[in-house]
Amino acid sequence: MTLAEKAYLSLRNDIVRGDLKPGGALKMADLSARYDMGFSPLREALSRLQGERLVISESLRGFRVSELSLAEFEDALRTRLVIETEALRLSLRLGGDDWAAQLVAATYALKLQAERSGGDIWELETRHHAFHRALLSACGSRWMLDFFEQLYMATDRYRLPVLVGGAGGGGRDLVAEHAALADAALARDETLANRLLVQHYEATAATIRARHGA
Amino acid sequence: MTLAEKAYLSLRNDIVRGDLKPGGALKMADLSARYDMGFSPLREALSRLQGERLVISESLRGFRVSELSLAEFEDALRTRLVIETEALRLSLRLGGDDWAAQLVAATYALKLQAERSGGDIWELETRHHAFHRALLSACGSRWMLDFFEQLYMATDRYRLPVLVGGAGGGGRDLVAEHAALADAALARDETLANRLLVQHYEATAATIRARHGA
DNA sequence: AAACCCGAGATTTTCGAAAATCCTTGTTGC
DNA sequence: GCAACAAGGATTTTCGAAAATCTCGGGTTT
Repeated sequence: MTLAEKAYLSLRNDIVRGDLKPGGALKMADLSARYDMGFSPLREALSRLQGERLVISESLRGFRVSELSLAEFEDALRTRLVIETEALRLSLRLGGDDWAAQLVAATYALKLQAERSGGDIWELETRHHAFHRALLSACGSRWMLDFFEQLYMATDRYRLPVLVGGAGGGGRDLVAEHAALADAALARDETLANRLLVQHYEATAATIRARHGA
Repeated sequence: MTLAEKAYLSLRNDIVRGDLKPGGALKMADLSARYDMGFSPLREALSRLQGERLVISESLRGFRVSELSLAEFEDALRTRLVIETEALRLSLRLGGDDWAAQLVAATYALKLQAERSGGDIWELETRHHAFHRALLSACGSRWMLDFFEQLYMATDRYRLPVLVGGAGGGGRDLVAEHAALADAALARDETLANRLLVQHYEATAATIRARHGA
């Protein structure tokens, strides 16, 4: 793996996790020291992240971590719903045994991690991401999957602080929600699966809104 | 504007127009000579274009213009339809007088250019792009607009050779199609506008499919 | 004859300094 | 006192060479 790729993954990770604060300036000298590499791979990574809206740059004034705002969150979430709705529908139609088995596995792994008291929050997050990816993975559209990944990262920046702060948020049972969604998907019940997905999003949106107001 | 931005725009333009051939290797030395700049801004631009799927890179083997394939085209087009369907619906609900006026202007400019015999094909293409952008511009979602732009470029790579080769393709009346779509949009007829959009896509897909088979 | 290895040349990737630009601060002129 | 301006420092952006890696062909071995 090239340094440029490492820079991309490291920066992306640090931004999504909030280690690099929204609005904060990303000075080349600092980054060079932090990640122990020259300017070239860093610039390359930053300009890629700009395309994913995780950083912004003003000409000749360098890069900054992009700001968080409720409006931006709502936009990303509803766009994600548009994409996921269609991708889910396609997955239910096209998914074979491998897809079903992977979905069962992802659901189970998510449950295990969620029920492990004192478990790592980042590990849980990885499982959550994997679940949603598994759900859509059979849609057969690389564009939709790519967009899903981008939007997932964009919305995750808002959800992670909530996760780190309090528990699940608003008395939700994350495991039950996802298990129900998986069951509907495995039963190929498009209508139910879609309704559960929408509810899942509504609940997430409500949690973030509440947090943002507080 | 920085050199990196110029490199991005130039490369993107040259790839979409087909001046840089699909599958062709993009050697740094060649690009450096062609665009008269060093490696840094070029690499930055290429890695951005990789995110938009216009180029691909293998580690330590440089960049290539991404290949064209019918499957890839169909995927991009149907994803575009998912995004545009929703963005169109939102635009019809949210669009004010400015949006309506801009749409009328874009429709008229498209018509003028299309009817100018012997007109520049690239100018026509710019107007076509502007029309579709105007149609969706009031949707209020930056994510959807961004995705639309990406997908438009991805699909345009397939449509442009057809435009350059023969005329409109398959006896279609492009002007009438777009005018009808604009009328439905201005009348806020969501159902009709959506149907026309779907038809527009079907026709485009049919043209490309025929061309690809031939 | 086929497979393998080695080295020269070609190419990508990275670095660090140079050039260009921006920001701050102190000074001048009104 | 205050605005305009200029010098100096900080920072970004770009370049070109160095380092790292890959590719291709010839020669050797089995």
